[in-house]
Amino acid sequence: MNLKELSARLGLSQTTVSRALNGYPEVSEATRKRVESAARRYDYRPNPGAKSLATGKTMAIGHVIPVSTRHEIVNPVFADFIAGAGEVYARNGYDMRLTVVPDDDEDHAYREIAARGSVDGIIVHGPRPDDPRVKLLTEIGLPFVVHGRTSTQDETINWVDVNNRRAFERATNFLLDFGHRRIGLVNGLETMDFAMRRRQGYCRALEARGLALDPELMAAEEMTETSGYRAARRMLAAPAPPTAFLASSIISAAGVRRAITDAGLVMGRDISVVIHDDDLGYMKNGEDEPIYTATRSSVRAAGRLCAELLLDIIAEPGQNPRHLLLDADLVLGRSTGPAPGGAGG
Amino acid sequence: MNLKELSARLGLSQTTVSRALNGYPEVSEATRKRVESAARRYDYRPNPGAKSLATGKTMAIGHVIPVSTRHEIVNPVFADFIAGAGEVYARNGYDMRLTVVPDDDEDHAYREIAARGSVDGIIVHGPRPDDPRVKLLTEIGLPFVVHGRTSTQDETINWVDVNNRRAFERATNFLLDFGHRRIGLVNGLETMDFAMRRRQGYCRALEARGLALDPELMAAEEMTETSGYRAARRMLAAPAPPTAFLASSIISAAGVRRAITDAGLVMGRDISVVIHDDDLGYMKNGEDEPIYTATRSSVRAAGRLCAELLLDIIAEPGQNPRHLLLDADLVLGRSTGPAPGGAGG
DNA sequence: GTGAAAGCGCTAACAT
DNA sequence: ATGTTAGCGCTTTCAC
Repeated sequence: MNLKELSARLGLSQTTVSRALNGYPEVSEATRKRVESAARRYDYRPNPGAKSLATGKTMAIGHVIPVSTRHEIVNPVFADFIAGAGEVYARNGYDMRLTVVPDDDEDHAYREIAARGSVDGIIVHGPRPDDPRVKLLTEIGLPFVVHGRTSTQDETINWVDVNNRRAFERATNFLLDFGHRRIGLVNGLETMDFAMRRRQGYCRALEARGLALDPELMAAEEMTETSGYRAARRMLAAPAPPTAFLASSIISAAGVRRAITDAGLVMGRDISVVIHDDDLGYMKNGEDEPIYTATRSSVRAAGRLCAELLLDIIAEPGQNPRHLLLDADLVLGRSTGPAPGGAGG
Repeated sequence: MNLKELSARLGLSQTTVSRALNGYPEVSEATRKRVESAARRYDYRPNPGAKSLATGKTMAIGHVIPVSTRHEIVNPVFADFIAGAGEVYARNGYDMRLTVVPDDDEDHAYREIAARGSVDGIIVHGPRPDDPRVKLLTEIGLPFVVHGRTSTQDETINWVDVNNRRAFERATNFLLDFGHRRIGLVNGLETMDFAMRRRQGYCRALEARGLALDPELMAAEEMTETSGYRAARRMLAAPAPPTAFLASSIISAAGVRRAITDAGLVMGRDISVVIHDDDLGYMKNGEDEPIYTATRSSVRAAGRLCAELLLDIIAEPGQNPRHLLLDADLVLGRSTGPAPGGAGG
């Protein structure tokens, strides 16, 4: 069923029907009611292609998901983020388009998307310090919101981020308060902005207490089980092993746990672990549940916020850049306890 | 840059340029070369809306992601599946459109998508036994491939699935071979087809050895950390606790591990755990890595296969339904070992 | 081998 | 308050 047919059935012009359906004021209420009910009855939906051709708006938002060329790993928090954003799009009649690109030719992907003009805006995932995509998108003039920050260009662009530095500073402080002095940081690649900030938070907490930074206790690798395992194992095998771990992702944490088990240690008794669930900085338990891995609801919230911000920008362009810095919850589970007696190097 | 401008610059008609770009044979090679190079130079991309309007094809595939209304949880394997499918789409000039829907009005979402006609085909995720969506899509006539099976309508539709039953039968057999007699199954909701098959495999293995099925050792709940924790804790607290666990997902396994740690047990020494990473039936370690949680590369492969099958169906409709039953790898890690001496109930 | 013209389904001036 | 008309950018007869 298309406009032509529908309007023929109603004995009206396409124009009137279109206006009635799109909420234009010059249509009489009676006609509008009649049109709306007919549209419902015939299950009429405007053809999106035709609509976008006529209006110049596509009513679609693009998400570019970089996929590692070296590992078969996709950051699982994308799923939650997407869920949050998708909710907002659905509510506002927008479509979500996903483009999966090998992480070595993202640039090309963005150009492609922009040239095709199949979206009204873009969400940028996983920004790196001084990210070239920002320049590219600004040049092109395509509205965008960055999920995370780029360190250097943040004044001029729209972004939503979590206070990663503070989150890790607080987490480190908690462990320090418990008496831990050797805390192993199992971080993601510090070419990623969020990972860099996390290390800064960790270091700042240690430095504030006059503790030396031990490079042996700081790993920065891909957030995979294997990397987490290797890093934790290496640290545990050292002459002065850590009494606590601060893991930067739920995935590498799996490796950390395995290394701990391999070493014959019991978490929460011999050693503490705080897991940061995702790149949004939440460390949260279900309050009444002694589960120490984090919920990921926060990522979903971030997805929603990014999407809302972007739609707002599209609706009202030319505003000043807006920034949302979310504060991360930090709820420790049972696996974080006092430092083992006598241990701690 | 659009067709009109491009053809004007070339001094050719839109027709010729369009033909040249779309590989029609009646264009002279000289012209084609000239057109192609100009298109490249001016970074020309056909407007997808206009193209779809003219051809009736949208060059887009829809994925509907059901999101739990009760839990803030999105199955993280979606990310990997999407990555695999996205690869295929990119290679073939297709777009991927995601629709996130609360899991209580999926039906409506499918109708909506079909009516709007904004996709050429659909991938159905998370099928349930006797899934109504199959009937719906068949009626509508929209090509689709199901990731998983529906138990009852599988003869007539296209699907890609993993042999879940066999995977769990084998996993159970491995544990039985190690001497385990009480194996706790922490399964997902058995209203999902894959979960149902998994239990069947588990039961079949036990029955083949004449072992009684103990309902206390079979949990079937949402695949969340909390559920996994509760189930494992309950089983461990029982008079005759399990000596091994078979967990149906990486998420609920996190809860299982926590329960084990809480009980003062050490995995791989006091108790064995086999984790099934996703709804594709792979239980695999990196061969040289003693990490016992699974890689998820398999899901990505399934995403690729689903997408390829769907594009094939779209290109050549009216074929007989095709079914891909992938065989799951099963590689045990160190956490699965002999039953603890004297234990085993 | 190339071009002119119609039309895909819709919106938006411009009438009336 | 409703209708007429042109046009969004492309493909596709049909003519030459």
